[in-house]
Amino acid sequence: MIDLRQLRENPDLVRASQRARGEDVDLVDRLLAADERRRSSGSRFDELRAEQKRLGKLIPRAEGDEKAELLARAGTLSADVKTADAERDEATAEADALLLQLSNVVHPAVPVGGEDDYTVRETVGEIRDFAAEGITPRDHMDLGQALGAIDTERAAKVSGSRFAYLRGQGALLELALVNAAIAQATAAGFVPMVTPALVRPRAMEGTGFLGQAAQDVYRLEQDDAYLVGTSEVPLAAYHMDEIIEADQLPLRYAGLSPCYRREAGSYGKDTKGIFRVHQFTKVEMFSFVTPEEAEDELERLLDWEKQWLTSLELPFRVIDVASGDLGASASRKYDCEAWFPAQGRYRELTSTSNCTEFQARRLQVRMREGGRTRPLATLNGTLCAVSRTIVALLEYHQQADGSVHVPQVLRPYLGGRERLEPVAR
RNA sequence: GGAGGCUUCGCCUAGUCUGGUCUAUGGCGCCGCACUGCUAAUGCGGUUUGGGGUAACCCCCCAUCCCGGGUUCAAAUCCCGGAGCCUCCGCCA
Repeated sequence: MIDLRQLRENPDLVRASQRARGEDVDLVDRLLAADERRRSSGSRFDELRAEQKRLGKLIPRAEGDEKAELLARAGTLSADVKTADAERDEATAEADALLLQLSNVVHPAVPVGGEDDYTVRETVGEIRDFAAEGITPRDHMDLGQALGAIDTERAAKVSGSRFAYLRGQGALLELALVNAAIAQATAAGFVPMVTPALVRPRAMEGTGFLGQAAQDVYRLEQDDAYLVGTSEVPLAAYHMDEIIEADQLPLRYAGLSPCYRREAGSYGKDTKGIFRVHQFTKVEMFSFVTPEEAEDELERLLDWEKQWLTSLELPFRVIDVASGDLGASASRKYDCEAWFPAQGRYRELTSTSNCTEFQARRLQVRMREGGRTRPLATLNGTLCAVSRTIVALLEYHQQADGSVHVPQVLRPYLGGRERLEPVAR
């Protein structure tokens, strides 16, 4: 959510941001108009109400004719107060509704454009020369089936498309990734959290997932609740309606939860295997910081993601996501894209966003500093989206003999094994 | 699923039956000042949040007693609806 005062002072900034996102610019003017109506009817209400209050003190003490006269005046005043109150409520409701539709202001350095207009920030690690090793990269389903690790056929029978059973080494690999990710985050000072995966509408609305992203969210009609697509939602809402002392910041949490995504609008995309699924496990980093610290925190979250991917021995690149592909809450977003040899390209494995004060305003998470309260900034970053990371590991670390190399960092959580081996079927 | 209870300005709490003097009581915590040979004790003062007025401060105005609606000149208080939390019973990993 944008701050109305800032919007009044600099509406052009917000207009430019809407334009960069390819979103409604006119919204800004409708919002300003509604806000103006809210302010004028509000001050009229304040004046009438003050007068009504004065009368309220006089009436109990008055007698006879004087009292009757006061009551008559109070009667007409009461009607006027109700009118002004209704006008103010109506204007406020409209302003609030419009405000919720407005996306975060885009950081000026963000490349303008759509999904393909990102800029590459850096490339990390050398890509293995599979050809030189005499390997034609097999895809993760091929490998996963040979390892007895992934079963999507039976998952389709039981749950439908885009679901998977992880079994045997696959199930162990999932647990190893979760453990290793939580270990890294904890060592970095994050508070590990296992979060609810089911949330009330306010948490979903407050994190900005009920805008354009709404079609991708599972809604439980009967319970007026949503399945979260990321633990960013319960983590952001964790401090909802709270005021945090400035000296408590930064607050950093590492959330572990299942993630549910309808993947509407991605028909025909990544249909093979477990690259894109309706349910997966994820370890997510989440930070509450002062607005002044937000940009530096984004760099830190990116560094932790790079550390993680490096420890998994995966080559990757970092992209600065373009304005049209940011999502409602982010002002800036970096994706880490790992190399998927079977696809022959880089694909997103982690993503970190600076949401500035957008979510904090909607969820009313504030900080107190020097006796004043103001919104703080929230940021999130993937540490490990497990299913897709499994895809990356299987594909990138496959060996000529069909086994898969296990990175050092995961071995303690896999009973020390150095390879995943094909199983007899 | 059934029954009952609760929700007041950080936490606890008075007030609700009997509407106005509630500008919401008191305690704890916290902040400031005073005092004492010392970070303790004591005393005094301050301490909800949001919006608006103001360049900003001081200050002033309005709202805010879980939320919404109603009754009334007037609602923390009365009426209706809703939410949340708790306890017990039932069921359950």
